[in-house]
Amino acid sequence: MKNKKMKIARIENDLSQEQLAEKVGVTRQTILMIEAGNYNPSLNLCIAICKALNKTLNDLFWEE
Amino acid sequence: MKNKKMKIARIENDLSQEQLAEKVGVTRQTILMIEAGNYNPSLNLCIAICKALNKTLNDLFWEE
DNA sequence: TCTAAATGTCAAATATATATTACAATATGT
DNA sequence: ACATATTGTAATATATATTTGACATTTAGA
Repeated sequence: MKNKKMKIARIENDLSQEQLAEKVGVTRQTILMIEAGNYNPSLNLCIAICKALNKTLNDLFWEE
Repeated sequence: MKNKKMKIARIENDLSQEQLAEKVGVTRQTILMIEAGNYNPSLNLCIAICKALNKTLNDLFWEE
């Protein structure tokens, strides 16, 4: 399933996928696929994304 | 750094590394290395571990 | 002390996350 | 309508998570 929370948080921070990718140290495709879903990122990457977007793991990656 | 929170949660749930591994669908070594640290598990695995231990991502994998 | 369960360490093989590159599609402003 | 930024799609290559198996060490109970 798509990760809408992450996309929203990214837009809240006024970042394009490419800008977020650069900030986090990965490629744009990696960010793209995480937002698109059907992807299984590593914990370290999730944490880096959270910090770049001023969120926590639960905010962006925890369901229910 | 070691993941002490996960080890404690596992013991609280009266599970050996092997039992947790089986419950989560991975090998004992994977659990062992996550607890030992210097490891970068996938998000899906982290979520599965959290659910098996009745915790959230922030509980077990978020620092600060 | 003895035994078994649980934990730890190591090397090699396999599966999969991530990078790379290029191009298509959609949005946004002029 | 045009130009540009942004997002999406796809194929292949590389890095690394996870498996497998075998053995060493520690722990706890009888």
